[in-house]
Amino acid sequence: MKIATWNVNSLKVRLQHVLDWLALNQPDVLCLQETKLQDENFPIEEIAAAGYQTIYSGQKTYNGVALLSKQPGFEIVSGIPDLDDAQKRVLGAVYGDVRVICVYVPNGQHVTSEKYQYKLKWLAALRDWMRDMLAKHQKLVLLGDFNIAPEECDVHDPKLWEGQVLFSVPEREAFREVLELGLTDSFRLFEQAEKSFTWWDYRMMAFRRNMGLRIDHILLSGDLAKTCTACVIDKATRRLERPSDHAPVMVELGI
DNA sequence: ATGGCCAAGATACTTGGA
Repeated sequence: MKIATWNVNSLKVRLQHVLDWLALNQPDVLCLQETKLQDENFPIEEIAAAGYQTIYSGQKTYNGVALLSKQPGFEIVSGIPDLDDAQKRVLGAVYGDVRVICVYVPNGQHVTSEKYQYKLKWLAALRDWMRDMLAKHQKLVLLGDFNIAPEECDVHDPKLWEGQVLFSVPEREAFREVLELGLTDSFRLFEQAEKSFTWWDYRMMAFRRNMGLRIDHILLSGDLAKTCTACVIDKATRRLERPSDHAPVMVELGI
């Protein structure tokens, strides 16, 4: 089973990239963030023609998450149950016996902003919810754009990013608390190239200079981590014409 | 030279992203 995540930064602009990527990589489930589409505008037909079913939760202009899959998903959940949040950032479904939860964690904007406080509150609610979900599901995948680089090796220049949003200590601590529930960062199960990132700023020729961050993650419950055979970042998408600023990440599970 | 972005919605700029 192959499960992937990709922040597409507008599915309208990136639809062809997604269709091409599905054809090439054949994931069983692809989780998207920042679709930026209202539900009535979701391109169901184009994705169906590529052999994928869709579950989506969108809004105008901002946010929006979707699940594309070869087989149908069940037990659909939208949003964190105990969090009053109008922003469409969470979507989950069960595929086979695997509980999949796709998240688009708030960016936070700046550590002094209200949006940063919202991010921390959001992450605490996610942690509490995941504690319940892990008790119910042996096989659980929590994946998406976390907007957090967990460790120094996940940042091109840790000194430059010290204390900044996406790398500040409280965010990294919140991420660690989620891991401590019993989740594993699949990327670190394997030997990886140094300076492996999933996001590069559109400015400053950041991709060419590999000035990136690893902020998109696939976290696995213990039962799934044992079966995981690979976790890869597909940097090739960042070289396409009009690329998303994020690259996809995909795990292969031996189930 | 160490930097010059991108998407959406409303207009020739603002907001948000990361």
